[in-house]
Amino acid sequence: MKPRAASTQRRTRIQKENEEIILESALEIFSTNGFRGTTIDQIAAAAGMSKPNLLYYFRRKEDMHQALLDQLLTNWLAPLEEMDPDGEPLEEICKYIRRKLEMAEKYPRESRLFANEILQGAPHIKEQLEGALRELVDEKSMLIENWIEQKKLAPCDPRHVIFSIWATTQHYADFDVQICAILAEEERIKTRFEDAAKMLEGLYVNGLKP
Amino acid sequence: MKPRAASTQRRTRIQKENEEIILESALEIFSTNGFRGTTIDQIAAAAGMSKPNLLYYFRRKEDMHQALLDQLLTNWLAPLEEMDPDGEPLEEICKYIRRKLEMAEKYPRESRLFANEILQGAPHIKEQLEGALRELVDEKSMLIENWIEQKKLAPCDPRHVIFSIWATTQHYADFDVQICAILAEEERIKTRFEDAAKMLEGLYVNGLKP
DNA sequence: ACAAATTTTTACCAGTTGGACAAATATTAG
DNA sequence: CTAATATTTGTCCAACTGGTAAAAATTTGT
Repeated sequence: MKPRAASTQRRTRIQKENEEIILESALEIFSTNGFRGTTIDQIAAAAGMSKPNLLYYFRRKEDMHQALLDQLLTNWLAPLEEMDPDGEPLEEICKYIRRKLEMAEKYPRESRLFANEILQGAPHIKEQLEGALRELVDEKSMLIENWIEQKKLAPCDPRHVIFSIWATTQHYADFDVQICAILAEEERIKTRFEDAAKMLEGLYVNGLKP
Repeated sequence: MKPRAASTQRRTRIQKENEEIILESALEIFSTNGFRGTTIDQIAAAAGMSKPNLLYYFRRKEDMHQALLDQLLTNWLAPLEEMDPDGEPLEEICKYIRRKLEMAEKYPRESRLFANEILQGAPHIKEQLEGALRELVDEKSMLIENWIEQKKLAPCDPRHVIFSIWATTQHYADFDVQICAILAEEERIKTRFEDAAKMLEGLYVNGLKP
């Protein structure tokens, strides 16, 4: 009988194990080669199984891709959601930067998968961007505007501040090759995430101080 | 006789015209679909010629891609090169941000082509990154460090400052879909580059003020 | 242990794609 | 106008790729 990949109920031990292995491998390949750039064979090889066997779990290449993106978006929103209305504004922004930078360091493949999807015009997640993501950004933008009105932050366009934090932090995952090419020296490369955190916190604390 | 695509000498009128048309079309398709995601047929169609005809000018798909990347890198370095050692530090940084933002607005396809290449690990331009780009960044980093020593700028890691400017400005080209999905309202979308410029200049001027 | 269900393998296919080749056509130099 | 050269087209193909079908092997529930 055919398994239904997306359903949570009625999943065998083997099914759970293999789906996990497959998604892990798919993430690895998709994130470095893009959707069209990866072949099912590559994923199957990385997962240590034959192509038809893999297709037994995910009947189409796109199913794996979609599963990864769905999984991703939940984690992607989390750090911004955690921004606390009752916290100290500058502190909250620093925390957000730190969390995002940590994610770039720990989950660079997820970041690159996302970047690839957006670069191609976000065909698979446009609705979520215009839905959940937009609403969250709207909410947090209002929060930031309140902070500005309370003179706890310098006047600034909240949405673009959020964009700039996304850009600077994800850059360390998406453009890692370039960054390492430029830093060149071992020591600098080793400490690049610390160095980035320090620089960015300094920039935003001074830049947004009321 | 076969034409040599890369050579500048001995190029016919038709050759020049068609190579230009082809590269223009190739940029359009490559930048939205990625290298593996685009077919020669697509480029040929966009260029209004048959596939064999296109292959007469660029014998391999990769030749077009490489030609575009080579062309790109020159323009890519220009804005940073223009950073003037004799200018006012904060003003020079603002100017650099403005120039990069203008490029993101005017040449989003080039930016996306570059982003795609880096995301895939920069297989075709790694040497240039480690060569010309690194040297330029080293040079300008020393300049910024001098400015810091002269107390004309707040202490900061120059290389990471440069990275952050790349990230924030290119973000408006590479992640445009996401940005438009979030801004949502016509007016906000229309003014997104101005708004970004204002926000970023504020951030960097305050953030790097000594 | 045994039947039923699940998982894996083997063999296969049709569509796409990068690219080769030679014939046909157009352009240019003399 | 003609020969040489440059350009374009039509035809073809081998490799790759996403995906199918059914048999074989394995696991599981009882």
